[in-house]
Amino acid sequence: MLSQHVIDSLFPPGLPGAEHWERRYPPRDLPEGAQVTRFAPSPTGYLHIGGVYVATIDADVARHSGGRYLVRVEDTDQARVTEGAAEQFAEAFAYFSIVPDEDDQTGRYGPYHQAARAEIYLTYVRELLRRGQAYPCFATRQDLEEIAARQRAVGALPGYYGQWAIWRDAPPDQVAKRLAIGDPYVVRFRAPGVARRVSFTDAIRGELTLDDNRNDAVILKSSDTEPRLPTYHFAHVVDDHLMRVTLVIRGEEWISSVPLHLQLFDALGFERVRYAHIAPLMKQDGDSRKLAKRKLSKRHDPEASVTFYIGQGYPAPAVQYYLRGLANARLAEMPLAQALTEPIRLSEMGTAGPLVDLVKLDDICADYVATLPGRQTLDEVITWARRYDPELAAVLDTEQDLALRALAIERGDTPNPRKDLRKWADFRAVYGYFFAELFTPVTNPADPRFGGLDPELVRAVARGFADGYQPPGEGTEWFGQIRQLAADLGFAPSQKVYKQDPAAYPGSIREASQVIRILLTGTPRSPDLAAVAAALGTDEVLRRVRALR
RNA sequence: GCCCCCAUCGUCUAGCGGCCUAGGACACCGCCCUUUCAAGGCGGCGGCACGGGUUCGAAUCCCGUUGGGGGCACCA
Repeated sequence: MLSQHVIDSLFPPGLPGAEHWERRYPPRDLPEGAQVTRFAPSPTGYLHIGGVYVATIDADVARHSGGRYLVRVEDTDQARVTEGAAEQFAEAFAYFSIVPDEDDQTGRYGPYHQAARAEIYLTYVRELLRRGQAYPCFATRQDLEEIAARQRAVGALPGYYGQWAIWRDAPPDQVAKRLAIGDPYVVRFRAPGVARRVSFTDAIRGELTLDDNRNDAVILKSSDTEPRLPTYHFAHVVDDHLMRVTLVIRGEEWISSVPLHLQLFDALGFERVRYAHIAPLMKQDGDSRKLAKRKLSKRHDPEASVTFYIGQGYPAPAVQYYLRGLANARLAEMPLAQALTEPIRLSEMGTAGPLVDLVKLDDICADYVATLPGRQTLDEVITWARRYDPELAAVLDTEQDLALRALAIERGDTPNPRKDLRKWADFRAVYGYFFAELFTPVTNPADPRFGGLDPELVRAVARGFADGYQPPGEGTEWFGQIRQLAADLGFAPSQKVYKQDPAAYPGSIREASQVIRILLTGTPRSPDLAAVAAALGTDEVLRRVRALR
């Protein structure tokens, strides 16, 4: 074994011992059953919606158990750290109501960035080295590749273990010599390798049994890197112990690392944490003939990133509701307000990865927005537009009354409110035509939006409508003028009549009124035309109808 | 190559040995309502991956097959 002197010379002289950190981060004073959870994202400048999903569960479990939920940024891979990632996190956490209960300013268990905890890890690496439970390894990348190649050739299991672990039992004087020269080295954990199989209880999946870890995993990265940081495995164990985390909720890709983590907890003399491994959010791939699920990927799926949801202005409560319903089907059956406050139960979580269904999300969003008062909807749209559609924001700022009137149509006191707004980015397409500044008149009678109706007929409808125009008012039946006009031009008075003898008519009242709708709104979908005309005013109505050439 | 996880309508799922002729939601289709667009109402389409067991009885338990996902990094 390496001498104490050699080991200690590898570390800063004033490096504290383990007792120091234990005192600095005392066990938390929390009620019985309280869970301390943590969300641990990498600051790669890309927060995955799956991260929001996991964090939502973390936050919920902690809050409902009277515990704490914290976020620890896993920036031990300095090469992947991206500028602006912290801002993205902050924005997403605020947007989706998953702001951590403690951070660098308010928490006693920080720092909450691993790069700032380098000294802590060093203490525990030295600890393991002193006890012979870890050792320096000088194997280069090339050495490792050669080992792997030979393992493949012989059919041996890949990894750094047993006879393949060339530095595991190297003579101390040889190690000391390499150290003295200043050769770069990593520190590896000496896998105990007694049990063949290990079991543990996962809070979601129940008892899981797998092969015990036999690899001498790297716990401290190369001595030629600065700052000198640990790998995920080691940081996880040290941090979650010192932060007094009780329940680690993470993606299922970590299941196979649990044996290693358990060994590390034991080697360091730490109490083990409980684990809950979550199935990842999936994406449907391929066409309808050959369906396949795959993990939502940042490269191919825009909806994998939180910036997509925020940028499109998906209402946060609706997204939260959807995510919570994915976690616990029980919550998807409840009304939104209730589902947001009822607890997520780990034991009820599915173990297969759910597909993210944006169509379903749209439906939830439409239902949600329909319940909002017009004033609130407008405020949300304006807030969103200030950042993502400044032109719209400017218009809405000066035309608030008109916007409110537009939003009130068929939405106010109705038992069945219009469900045409799903996300704030929809506003321009769905309500933009109410604002003259945002509306482009339709001038071409052969425009495809008229559905292929004879251009001459389109002209006739427009001209007839404009010439005899009666603004909506008390006691007048506004739509009557369209009906009359349609009849004069030979349109069938109803769909039924039209269907009985399609050849006899150019179309029904439906096609005729659709011409007016397109002229007034530019879209085939709009609320009741009389209400639209009332909001627009006579001058604007005539301007739009007469724009047709 | 080795190990692990998973498997009910297209999708999310209910189901945890008899309440299942498998229930709901989204999507899709049809009808109704409607002088126009939506919304809404009603109805339809559609599933236990396959093969063996266990049992009086299996979507539910066991084994195998197939399929999908993940791990075996100085990435997390």
